[in-house]
Amino acid sequence: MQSPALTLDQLRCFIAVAEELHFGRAAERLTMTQPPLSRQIQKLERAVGAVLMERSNRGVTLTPAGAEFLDHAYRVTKVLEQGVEHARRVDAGMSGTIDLGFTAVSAIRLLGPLLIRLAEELPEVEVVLHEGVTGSQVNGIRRGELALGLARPPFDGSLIASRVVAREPLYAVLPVGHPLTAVSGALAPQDFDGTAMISYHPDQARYFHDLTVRFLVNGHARIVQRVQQILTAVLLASTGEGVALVPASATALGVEGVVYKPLHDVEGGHPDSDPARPVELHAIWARGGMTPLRRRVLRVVEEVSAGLSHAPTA
Amino acid sequence: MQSPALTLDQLRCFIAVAEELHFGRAAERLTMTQPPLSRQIQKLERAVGAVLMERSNRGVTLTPAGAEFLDHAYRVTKVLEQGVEHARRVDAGMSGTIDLGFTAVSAIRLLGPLLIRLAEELPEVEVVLHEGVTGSQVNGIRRGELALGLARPPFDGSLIASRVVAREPLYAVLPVGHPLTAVSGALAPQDFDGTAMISYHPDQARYFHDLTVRFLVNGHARIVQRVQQILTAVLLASTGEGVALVPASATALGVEGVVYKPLHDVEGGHPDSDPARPVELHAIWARGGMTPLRRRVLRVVEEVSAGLSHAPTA
DNA sequence: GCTGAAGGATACTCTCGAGGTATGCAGTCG
DNA sequence: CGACTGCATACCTCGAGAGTATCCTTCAGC
Repeated sequence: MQSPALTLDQLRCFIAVAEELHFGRAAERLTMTQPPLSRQIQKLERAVGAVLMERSNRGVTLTPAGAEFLDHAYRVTKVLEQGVEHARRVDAGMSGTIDLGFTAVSAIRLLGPLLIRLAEELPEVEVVLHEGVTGSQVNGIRRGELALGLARPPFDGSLIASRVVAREPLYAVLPVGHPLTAVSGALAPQDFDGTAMISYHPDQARYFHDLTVRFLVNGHARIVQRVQQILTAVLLASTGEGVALVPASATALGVEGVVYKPLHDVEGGHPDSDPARPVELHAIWARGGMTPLRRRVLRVVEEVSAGLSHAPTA
Repeated sequence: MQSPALTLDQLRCFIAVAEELHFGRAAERLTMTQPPLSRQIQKLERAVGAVLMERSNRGVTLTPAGAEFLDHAYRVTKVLEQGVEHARRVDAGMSGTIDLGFTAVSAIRLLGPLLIRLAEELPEVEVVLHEGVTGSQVNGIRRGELALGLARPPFDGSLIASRVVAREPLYAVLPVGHPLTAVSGALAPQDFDGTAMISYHPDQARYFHDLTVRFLVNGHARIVQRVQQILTAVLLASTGEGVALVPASATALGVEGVVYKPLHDVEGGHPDSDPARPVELHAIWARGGMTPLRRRVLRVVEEVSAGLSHAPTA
């Protein structure tokens, strides 16, 4: 088809004339004069290939074809407006999709309130959750598959930017009837001397491995098992396999047959760390990869984080 | 908003670049060169108020906002194409709405097959039915409320154009047990001498009034009642009030307690009339008011009419 | 690490088309 | 029957868009 190309100006002109049913008034509304308006309508009719308006010296009437086309013209302008509006909202980070990484246990306290809050404050943002350990989250971020992660330090600071969003105490998890359950108050490293303990894989669960080692330093605990997941540690403790050190939120896992006991402060963390709440959760993202949407979501993460830190730690 | 106005060209350019992810190839596809294409995209981005594409020397990627906008751009072009297509179809009379007048009894044989045939041949045409006597149909056509009518002559030829679409015999309708039911063969005018007859209102049912008078001319029938509708005549006949002359299709009304008998030819009609089938139904429309849609519908009416005239007349 | 190539952006020119002014022409009303 | 209303046409002007040439940035490969 070699008919002259349609233009949006022609649609705007058509709509104006169709609504005014008068070229002069329509031209006035369009802040132009009547002759070019007439020409635009003629061009439009040639482009469409149908007479859209019946002109008489008494005014203008729409033909049935014109009425049909007017309906579509309205829809075109509507869709276009929506397109501009939506694109702006996405650009401003108020709409869109965000891929959010999290680790299973770390999420217990933060993720629920976060999703609720995101649904409230950024209702047009769709959150896609990706469960994974810190390492896979970092990889996801580097590959661009994740926008934000909720993970444990340390991170490669040259690629990953991070911010602490939760701190919680480290607890000991003991099988019911374990001798240490009789101790009153917080447990010290020396309390575990000779105790069979479940620790963590130094690579796959490096963070809790390091925490456990740091706490037990100078002690004489006996490592009988190395696991990768907090849940595994708690389950093994419940079977009497040994004692494990877990974050306070592990109490929410609801495993039966175990007792949680607080620990003495864990020293030896980084300068900003809180010895009473040594288990940190960080929000992480690609350094230099901030977008408006990520900024907004991160802000909500921090708000939720601030709200939680005032609440009881377990 | 004082942002520069969007144009369809910009959308077309944007779609091409978004699909090719390469300005050079997109320009080639658009049969233009790369620089003006770059400028169009820049203008579009200024108009939308968001960065839609991320340029690098390695090519182009869509931003989330761009992906969102692309979706809407597709919809805009789609709706626009549909608008053109639909307007053309309406203009060609293949789509649209047609207001069709008909009279109750006249429709019995024609209207059903007509609607079926219209649904087959012009599926996009919506038929709006308006029941009314000939007079009101003519008024509706003159006011533009009706496109076509199915009515009885005569019409004002200066305003209304018409074409015969059905002819049928005139029958006598008699109460069961009436003496004339014993007559074998067709009834002649003289057979009704002295018979109590139901005729029609000379204004409101002029056509059947005239037919009845023409048939009974030179006879000595006794008019005991004047009605406006065929159905009324048949019902009065069934109560023994008298004998009426009705179109053959009245047999399809299904009134109990009556007998239909054929009549001798009715002479004295217009030159084209068929004395054996003197009851005519005409399609009527505004003289000079032919549109493609009306032409198409009228053609279907004539096809259906031709199909029926080969079928049994009752 | 330097050089070349790829690819988008920019500068400048030209042309076509959109808009403005003046006027024509047809139908309607007093 | 003339004047008015209202859309169409003629002609002119100017700006937006397209083309050509060139620049700038980045990445690849030696």
